[in-house]
Amino acid sequence: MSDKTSAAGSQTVSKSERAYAAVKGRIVDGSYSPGYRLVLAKIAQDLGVSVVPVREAIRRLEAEGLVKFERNVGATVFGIDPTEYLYTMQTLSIVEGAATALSAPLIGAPDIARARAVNAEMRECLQDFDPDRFTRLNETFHGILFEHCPNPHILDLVHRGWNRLASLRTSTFRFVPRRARESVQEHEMLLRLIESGASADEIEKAARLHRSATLDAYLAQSNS
Amino acid sequence: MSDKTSAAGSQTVSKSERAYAAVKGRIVDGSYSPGYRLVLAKIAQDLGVSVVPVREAIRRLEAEGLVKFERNVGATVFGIDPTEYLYTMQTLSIVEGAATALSAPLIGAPDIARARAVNAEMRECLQDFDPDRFTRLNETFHGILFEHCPNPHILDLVHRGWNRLASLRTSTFRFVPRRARESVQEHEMLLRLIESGASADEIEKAARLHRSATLDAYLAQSNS
DNA sequence: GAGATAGTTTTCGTATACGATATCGTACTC
DNA sequence: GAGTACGATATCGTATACGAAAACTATCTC
Repeated sequence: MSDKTSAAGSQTVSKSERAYAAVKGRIVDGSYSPGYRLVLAKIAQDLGVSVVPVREAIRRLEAEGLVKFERNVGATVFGIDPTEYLYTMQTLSIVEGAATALSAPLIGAPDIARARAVNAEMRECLQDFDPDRFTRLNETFHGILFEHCPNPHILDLVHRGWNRLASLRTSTFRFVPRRARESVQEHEMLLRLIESGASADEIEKAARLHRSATLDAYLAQSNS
Repeated sequence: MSDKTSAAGSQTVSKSERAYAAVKGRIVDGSYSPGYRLVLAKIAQDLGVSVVPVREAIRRLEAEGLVKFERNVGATVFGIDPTEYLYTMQTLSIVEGAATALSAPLIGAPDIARARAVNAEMRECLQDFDPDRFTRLNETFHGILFEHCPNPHILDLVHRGWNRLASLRTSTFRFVPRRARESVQEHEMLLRLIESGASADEIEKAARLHRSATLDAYLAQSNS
């Protein structure tokens, strides 16, 4: 423990914070998959800290909905069953739609160009389809659209939604590759709407539908 | 400490949980007003527990946005300045609108009747205007409309929004009593929309506008 | 052989202790 | 008299320790 603070001159963030970031990171990147049992002592040991900061980190993740906590039993990574997926996507469709609409007036030509470039990459990605890469690009694309949202609360909700989805590795596009092609087209339509200065309502509706359609594609697939 | 578990046969919930409920309760009911400094040791003493469970509780409240936490400085009740109020109301208008729309098809005649009764009370409340009572009734009214929302995530977001508003005691209606009268009328219109089986889109828009209008009234007031 | 029970192990929940950090007050200097 | 440096105090951050609950295992009985 003493070696930690030697070179860089003492830690700049608390261990609790580090534990939070570490666990969250591993959930989002898939090292801890849904249902994974988060044993406090083990995590503490891995990070070289005591259990107390780890507990605090877990509590925060619990409040964010990434972790399920059961008294005297322990914490597990929140499993996303199909129902949860539905709820999360629906919620995301609403908050992301709103965020995108609020963000739209603040999106400049450079942003549009960047988004279009990302979408072009996605289009290329369609042959030799790589779901993971496609999903990452998709996140980047939408990030450009909603990141200017001036309301930090809404933005936070969008990020939390995306995190929840990230924690389940199984991108929709892996299941429903057909949807990827439509998605790219809808992206272009979204960009044109924004460019043309469409009303907030139109943009919100389009963004929401775009996500709902992905959800519907998933549902149609899983029911067949 | 040992006397606690004597009669009722051991605590049914953890101290951490109790601390969470206690602190949250005091924030929402106004005992701890915005900016209030939450000193861990003092709270722990008040509740008859050690600081560890209190810290966990505070962490959860932090993740919920009710508490602001600063490293090596401490926790304070999240102050809601006008900007925060705006953000919170805007977010609530979006998620509550969605929740109400999703809830609408599940609202039965008894619910409608109950809501109408509450609204009648609100109407009576208009003379001898009591802002606090009016605000409580208002919460009950909207609760009836959105509580059937089948998506628990969205419902949770709505509750969090209301909690945030509760933490600032100053109801809008105290500042803008004029708005109360309009509000009652809009409630009736909302009920008719739901009764008539209007489309989800219509209901969502109406519910959202209802809240936005309250926000606008507040803004108009504070700028004059 | 199947089910129940007692014992063992793991893991959690909380208290206490102590070092670290920020804040506040006081004295000292220019 | 104003500003700065130093010290005291309050409060936080984390480690360790120990009791309690749950989960697992092995044995015993029918």
